[in-house]
Amino acid sequence: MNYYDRVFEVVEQIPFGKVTTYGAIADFLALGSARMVGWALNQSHLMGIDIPAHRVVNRKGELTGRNHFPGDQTMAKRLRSEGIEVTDDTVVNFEGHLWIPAEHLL
DNA sequence: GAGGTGACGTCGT
DNA sequence: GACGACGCCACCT
Repeated sequence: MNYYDRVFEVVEQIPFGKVTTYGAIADFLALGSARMVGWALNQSHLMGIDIPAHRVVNRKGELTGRNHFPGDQTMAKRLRSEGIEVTDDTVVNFEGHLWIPAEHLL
């Protein structure tokens, strides 16, 4: 079980209409670095694994990973379709939509 | 083996 | 509060 497989597991557990941060996942999995999460998601993208990576944002709620999705607004569109308001590549009421893995997963 | 890179985060100015 | 520098650690030259 590679660490990025566990990252995929966590991301798949994010409920509809919720978002989480790289840091929260890194802390939950004790990766030691939030960059690992982003890198794992990048791998998932390259590996063709379908996970809701659009629900993972940085600590400010910014869609920093949008450049890795096809198109410019793909990430924002998917979030809006889930009832999450996105303005200027940033999740509105980010803390209200925030979902912490450590508080919901074992 | 050394150096550079990256979907980040924290601390110091 | 905004910006820059550093730390982080797996992976790729």
